Amino acid sequence: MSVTLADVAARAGVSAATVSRVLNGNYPVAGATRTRVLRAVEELEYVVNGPASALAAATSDLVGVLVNDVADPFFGIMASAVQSEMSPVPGGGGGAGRADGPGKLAVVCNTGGSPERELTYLTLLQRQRAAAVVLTGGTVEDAAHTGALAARLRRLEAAGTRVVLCGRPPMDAGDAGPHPLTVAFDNRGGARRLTDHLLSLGHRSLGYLAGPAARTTTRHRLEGHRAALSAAGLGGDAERLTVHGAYDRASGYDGARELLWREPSLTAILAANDTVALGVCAALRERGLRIPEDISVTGFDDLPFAVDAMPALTTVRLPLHDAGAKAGRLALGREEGPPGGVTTFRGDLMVRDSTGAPR
Amino acid sequence: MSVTLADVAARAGVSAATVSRVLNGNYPVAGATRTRVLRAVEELEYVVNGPASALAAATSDLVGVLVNDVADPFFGIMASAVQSEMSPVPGGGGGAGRADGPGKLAVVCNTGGSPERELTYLTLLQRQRAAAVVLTGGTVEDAAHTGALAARLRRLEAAGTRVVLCGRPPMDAGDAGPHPLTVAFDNRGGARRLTDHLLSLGHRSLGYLAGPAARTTTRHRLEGHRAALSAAGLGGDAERLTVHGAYDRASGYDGARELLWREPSLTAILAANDTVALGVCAALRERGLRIPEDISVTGFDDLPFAVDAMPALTTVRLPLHDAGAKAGRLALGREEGPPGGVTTFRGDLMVRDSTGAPR
DNA sequence: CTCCGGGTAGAAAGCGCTTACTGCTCCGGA
DNA sequence: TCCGGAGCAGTAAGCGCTTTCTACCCGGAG
Repeated sequence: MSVTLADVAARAGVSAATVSRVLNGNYPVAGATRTRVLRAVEELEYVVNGPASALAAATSDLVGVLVNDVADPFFGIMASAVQSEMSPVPGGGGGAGRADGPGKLAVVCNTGGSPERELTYLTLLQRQRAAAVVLTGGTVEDAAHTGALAARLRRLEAAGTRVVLCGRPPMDAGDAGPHPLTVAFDNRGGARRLTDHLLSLGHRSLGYLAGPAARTTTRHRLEGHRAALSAAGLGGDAERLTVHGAYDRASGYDGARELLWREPSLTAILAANDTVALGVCAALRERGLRIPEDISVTGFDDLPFAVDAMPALTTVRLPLHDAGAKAGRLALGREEGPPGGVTTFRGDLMVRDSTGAPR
Repeated sequence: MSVTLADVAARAGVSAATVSRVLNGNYPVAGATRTRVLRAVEELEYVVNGPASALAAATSDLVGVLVNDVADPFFGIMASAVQSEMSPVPGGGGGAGRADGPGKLAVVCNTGGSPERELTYLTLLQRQRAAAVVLTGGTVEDAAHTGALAARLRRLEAAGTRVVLCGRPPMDAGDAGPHPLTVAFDNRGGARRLTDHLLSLGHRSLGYLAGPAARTTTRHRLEGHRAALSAAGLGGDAERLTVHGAYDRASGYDGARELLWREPSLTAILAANDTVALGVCAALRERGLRIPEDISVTGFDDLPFAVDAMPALTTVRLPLHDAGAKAGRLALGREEGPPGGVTTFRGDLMVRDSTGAPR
């Protein structure tokens, strides 16, 4: 059937142990022997049996990346960045045969934002004895789920899997302070800067299209927004001018209509993210409102298409790629987190054409 | 350290074999025993050791999905669709304990469009003894690579891994006709319809912004375009009015400038895909050209943002989700391909606001 | 000339699970 | 009453690899 270590050993005239050692490069093997083995591997087109070696060595080279939605560039970009860190260091140090193997296999798993699927994948990864797991994006704020998740993560770590949180707030769930390996975004600060920008332009009647309630990302952005509003003495109406929806275009479209229905005199609408903002723009255009002359619109994340929207979206740029890469390095243990454990990336305000002074 | 089958067996007062059978549900086990085992599993929080079972059973529940770029929604959508088919059939037939386990683990691997990385991932998947592999998107047309790829795929199949091609032309590389499990897009036909649309609008001077040369997708779309042109007796200038670039926004921007430099009287520009079209629009706007009054623009794929571009993009809709889902089912062997082996999805013309009659 | 130790290679014991194959118990039919 | 065969559960032989421990070979020191 399939070529095994033993076949290679036979062909090279050595023992299986020697072949294994050549392949893993962690034990001295004489040059001539090594060459012979390598040739046999070549000739037989031998490919290691991953499960077998994972079983014997009690480790695997799988790294799981959990995302809420692979089809969303927000996650796609982070996943891609994580993955870009998985190959063995290019210029490698020692110069030994094959420094670090072909690298880890980063696999991205699509949870669809569902806590159950998240747990399911974590189990699947645990049973694969994954080397590390990166959880990206915000999470549902639900006691039951948070508990189950924390428990599962604890078990994963107990089993030697490195767990890193990326773009998700540290979970100080219960016991020992924040999770040690966390890369977070300053959603609160970004949202606050965005609202402040609108306020400084003279807006006084702002609508907010929030993401799904009970998600950390949603809450943090909303808090930043409300903080800015309160500081300007505009907190009173906040509740009424907030509409929750999903992080997608349709929610933006529907939400904008709802907001305008509640308050026709709105001069600005802040969307939960860029995708939502696109929906908002569509609804506004349909209603014959000009952006930003009649009404300003903002996004969040600064996904690649934000600059191409019409008009180009004022938004908050999140360093998605950098965060993902950092998470990847943490996952590989190639880099340590700061003393506190949490690396926070700031979101910078990108002022473009979708915001202007109110009429 | 970690809980094993034997621990569960001991706790339930049965043999390891029985526990295994309960967990896999492929052998009769008395109700009472089953319950006892399940309880023990619960109490011990037992999680199967994937590598061990993969080794023993010579199969694993990993399904690899290779994509050129996770950060690109084109691939994200397909990957997401493939993944959506991986869970065990919801309403399941037999009703046995746990029909099909927690489903397969679809893992997406980012090749970045590089043939080497593609091969590397294939090796990684082969060593994990993946149950199936789905290759998405076009591929490089290079004899050396095609050969290496075909060889590797053949070996994967020999090892029992099911290989399916999605959005990639069937590879009749050499021996036995087209690859049996293929889901393809009619890129040629879509491109032809797009060009015909422009032609029927009265355009006679069309620029084409192609993707990277030597990629199947690029070639097919270009062929469709040229075919329409030739049929209209406009083939002569085609070569000069074609510019190659990457499948990204920057290429669209640069390409549009180049095209306009070569031929200022262009009345339409066809972009290789929607993302490229966005770049084209940006360049055009910058130049003060109105779309579609001064010049028409078209995309390809109909990604979600196409409808939100300004103006909304005329493009060809590719049923990305359906194709991915189909590929997923083929990968699981849950569905058979048609007799010929290749399922082709047609691309429908979506006429929107970015095209109009020339001045 | 013997002895010792560094440098290599081999033997063999598992890693945790699956799965023939074997064995037991209990039933109905002869 | 005895026998055959369901129906379940246990035994044990690996799956292909890693790794500890042991064995060997050789050069140089005593």
